[in-house]
Amino acid sequence: MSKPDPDPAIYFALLNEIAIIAQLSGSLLERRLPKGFLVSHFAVLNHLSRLGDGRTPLEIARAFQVPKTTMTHTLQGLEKAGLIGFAPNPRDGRSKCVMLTDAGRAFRDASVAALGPDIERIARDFPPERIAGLLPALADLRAWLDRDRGGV
Amino acid sequence: MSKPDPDPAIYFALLNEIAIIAQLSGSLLERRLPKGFLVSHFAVLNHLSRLGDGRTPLEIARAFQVPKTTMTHTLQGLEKAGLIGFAPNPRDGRSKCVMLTDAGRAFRDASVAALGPDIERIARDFPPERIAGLLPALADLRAWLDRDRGGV
DNA sequence: ACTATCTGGTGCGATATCGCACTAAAGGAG
DNA sequence: CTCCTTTAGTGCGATATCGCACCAGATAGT
Repeated sequence: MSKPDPDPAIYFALLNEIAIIAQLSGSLLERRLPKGFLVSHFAVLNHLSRLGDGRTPLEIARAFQVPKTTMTHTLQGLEKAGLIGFAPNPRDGRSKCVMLTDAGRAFRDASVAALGPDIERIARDFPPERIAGLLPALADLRAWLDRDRGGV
Repeated sequence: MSKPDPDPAIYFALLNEIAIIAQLSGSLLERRLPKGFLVSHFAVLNHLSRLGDGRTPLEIARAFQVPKTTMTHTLQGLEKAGLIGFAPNPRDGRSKCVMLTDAGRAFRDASVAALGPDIERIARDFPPERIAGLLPALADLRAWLDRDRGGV
């Protein structure tokens, strides 16, 4: 009657390590951003830059698993800074399309570039093969959680 | 003269996956906590429970890489809820020692238990060996970032 | 011992995040 | 078409997080 417990501590430890790494790398990134910008701003710009803009605020909110009011706020900040713009959504009159401006694209690229030296320092101690070995499992786990989540 | 660039994209992708997993598992955890409690509360209780209480607020703040004012606030909430208490620090009159109460310990254990079913669902798709294989590298990375950080 | 400097903790103000409630447009049923 | 339900976005109030300034106790230099 006892085998259903596959040592939950391992899973717990994994998520714990991941949470700490996210925290540390996040504050590292934030230190590289211009004064007044947060990781949340960069994350949106990076998302739009990688996957293409023209998405709606709600789609972006879902992608980051944050409430839509939070996304409204973040997007307002980005718009005020001139890094994004809004276009009407031809498919839905209630909605908008979020568009990257040139400044937004430049901001994102500059932020990535600013992280270059840090990445290099990491790469000095963690060879690419070791990192690449982690990626598939983590991507699977991410996809699993993404599928699993109970709606936000 | 070009080999110093070991494909930074890999590292970037890794941190990106980690950030998403942390976000998703964090909101999963938060849904399991009693109304009004946040991951930050649980994190502190878990920290004290695993590594022992009696630590000072500043030590805890550093462990989580958050400003000390944030930790003051979090600890005030935990104290108001009766989950921790403060004892004078015999080594330093300015400082305090954060002590877990029985309720605090119980709260932490109950939270971990509440995650049990989720862990089991994960375990169904991710065998322990696969998780265990990830841990050493992630622990190394965490330790590296922990050592590297430019003071908060 | 005395003073200067440093350090742990907190109060305060600014901003971020989030839940709730609301508006307006979309979709569906009759 | 009309009514009803659902959905996208936002305003508002509550709480969290954070930077700055301050105080009190600790530490160092003389």
